[in-house]
Amino acid sequence: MADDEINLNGDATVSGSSSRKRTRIQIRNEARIVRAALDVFSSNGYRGSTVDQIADTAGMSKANVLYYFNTKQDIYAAVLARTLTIWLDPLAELDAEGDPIEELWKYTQEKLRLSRKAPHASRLFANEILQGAPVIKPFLENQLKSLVTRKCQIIQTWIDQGKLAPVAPLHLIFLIWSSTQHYADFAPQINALNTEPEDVLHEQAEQTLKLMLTRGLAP
Amino acid sequence: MADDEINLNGDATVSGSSSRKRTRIQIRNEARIVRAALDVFSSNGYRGSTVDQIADTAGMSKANVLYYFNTKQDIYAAVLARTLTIWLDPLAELDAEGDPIEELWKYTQEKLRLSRKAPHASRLFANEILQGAPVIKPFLENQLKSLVTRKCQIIQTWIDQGKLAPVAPLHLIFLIWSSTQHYADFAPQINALNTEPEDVLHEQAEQTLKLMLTRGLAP
DNA sequence: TAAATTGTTGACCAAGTGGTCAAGATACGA
DNA sequence: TCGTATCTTGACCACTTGGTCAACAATTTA
Repeated sequence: MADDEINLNGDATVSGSSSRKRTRIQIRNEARIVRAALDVFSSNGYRGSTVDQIADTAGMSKANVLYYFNTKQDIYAAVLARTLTIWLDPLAELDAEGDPIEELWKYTQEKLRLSRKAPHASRLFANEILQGAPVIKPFLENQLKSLVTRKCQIIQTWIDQGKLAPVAPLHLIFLIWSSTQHYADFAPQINALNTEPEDVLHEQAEQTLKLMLTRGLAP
Repeated sequence: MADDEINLNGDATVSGSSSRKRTRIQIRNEARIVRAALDVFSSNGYRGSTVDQIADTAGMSKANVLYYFNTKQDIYAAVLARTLTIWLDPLAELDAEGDPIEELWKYTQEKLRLSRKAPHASRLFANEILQGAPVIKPFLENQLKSLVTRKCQIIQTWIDQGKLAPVAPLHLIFLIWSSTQHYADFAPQINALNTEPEDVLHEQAEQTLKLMLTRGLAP
């Protein structure tokens, strides 16, 4: 909360600065910590998580965790940094040369798959953004913005060519993001309302989204 | 975290149990506290908020806040209880007699309006559900589930009558919820990506959602 | 106006938490 | 095998935070 602006490079700094090459043990333990931290942070948020929890989950002492990452914020930044790539990769795949509706549906499908396969990552971001995105705001304003702007231009071109209904590209992206991530972020609500078995649930989600998207986007 | 299961009746318990009628001062101060708490909880989450912050925002001492609500959890439960109604009212309006697409679009529009007018409420719920809905889970499983089931039946009837595309009703509701609440819950991300003035942004959001919904749902 | 009830707060406490440190254990190159 | 660098941890500290309490102020009631 207090100090914003954490640098997002996922480097762990074992004592001094990042000069020597990483030991085998370092690599193993840093990975352990980051994995544990994703678990803990995604289900409790930043403030709700304690270094002790992370240490327990990672199976080591708190002091040892703080040996690999100097502060709790460092751990948090590292987790975010390592998850960002996974989370945004699919959008980069959107291909201007492909069939518009097919491309957009493929993207949606991939996001839906990720929501199911990596709900932790989704919740980590949801938490971070809900708290005002203190850490990843710079990332959102630079890398993400640049990527999204590029993809919006592609979508706009498709529309101009009459291959797509005249939606606002940015809002189409928002629609895809929200409707897919919802299944990860709001899981407790979904579980409270859903009576179908899990695979049926996701089958229905996919069917409904596909129908709404393909029909909604048809020119 | 630790103890789940807080009762959700929004009663403040000044000292003893809830017997005597509420004083003028009680009503005023409880309202102040709840208003302040909505502010604080919605932007910091439960764990990230302190009673001191709430007291400051409400303009009184911490001890006094704890005089009206015995514990931090009580404040939280009260805020949730008083916000739940506002949040769910619109769905109840969905009218089986009206024109299906028009009814669903009216509902979507109302949710969009709420996201803009009461983003705090939206974020409060998002936070609560992200943390596993420890407090409102019973509510989700009872009142909300019953309401949603009823509305799903209406939508299913519409579909059976050929007035609506064959979507899964529950997932249509999820789509409406997610795509509208997104504008409140993920505001920092949206602001990082959007370049238009605020009213244009919402105009575009509405246009895009309307287009996708009406075309996607047409039989 | 006097008594009783209600409202208000500073001072305080116990528990939890982020982070430090010294001292010992382990791995590793020569 | 020895010496050095790396790894690990219990004990500890400063600070935050939820909650209590006694004492005092304001308000209502008779």
